[in-house]
Amino acid sequence: MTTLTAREMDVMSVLWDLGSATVAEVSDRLEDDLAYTTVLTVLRILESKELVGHEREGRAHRYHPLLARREAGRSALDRLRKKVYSGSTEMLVANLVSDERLSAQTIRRLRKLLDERLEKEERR
Amino acid sequence: MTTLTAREMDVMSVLWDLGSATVAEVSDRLEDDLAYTTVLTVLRILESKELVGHEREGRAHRYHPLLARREAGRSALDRLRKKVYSGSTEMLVANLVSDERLSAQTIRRLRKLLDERLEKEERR
DNA sequence: ACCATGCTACTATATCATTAGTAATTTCCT
DNA sequence: AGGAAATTACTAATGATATAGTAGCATGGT
Repeated sequence: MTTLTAREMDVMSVLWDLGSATVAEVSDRLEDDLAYTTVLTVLRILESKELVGHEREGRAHRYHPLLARREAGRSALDRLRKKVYSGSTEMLVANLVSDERLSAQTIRRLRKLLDERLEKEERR
Repeated sequence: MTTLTAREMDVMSVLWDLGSATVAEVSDRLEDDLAYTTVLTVLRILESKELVGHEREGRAHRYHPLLARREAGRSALDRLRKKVYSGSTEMLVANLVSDERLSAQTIRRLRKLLDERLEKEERR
């Protein structure tokens, strides 16, 4: 199971969005203004956990995620469902869609996702 | 913003499920077999963060959550959406419902939730 | 009323997370 | 080629987390 700390999550987030990145690129994208070496340290920790890898690029290292977004998300959602929502996906989704900021359009798209999933289920 | 550590989450989870609990009760429900005093310490940390409160009950203390499940969930879901899914609720839900273990029945119930939310939207 | 037991208060410690400095290296540019 | 600037490697300090022990107190039962 994969548990990322807050800062590790920030860094992985950048890597997922960019596909891969150098220390400087990650540093640029982070909201907090961290020392260059701090970002590097986090990347090294992630590498020691085998959640990212790197290859040389010029004089720098280019880091890329080894842990996929989907995996990290699934793992975090599972934990959330279990710990916060007593294992109930429905409670989780109810909480999610009770968010006032969601537009009708978004909700319709979510419903479509469920419809598609349902079709797939019935085709078996 | 509320960020719970893994262990704090375990403890809050028990309090949410039971409504309130003594140290012994929390301890009983935790998967890991922690020392009584360890659980107490976590509760005190939570109290120092004003996430739980307590009142006397006989010679023991009864702890109750001050942070609601909904709030904790919302906060965690927001973080997840932002960091893992680039801010996309759809990507989050897509990942959630791609879970093979979800039954058709559950999916239908989730869809119903969305329909209800949509109606509420249209009534405005 | 007493005392055993369960509970809290206080203290301690190891580990992990977070942050960053310094020195050494490397490469790109002129 | 030579040097400036950027980058990594190594080290470290601080603070938070996680765990638990010991002592002392209070209450519930007999």
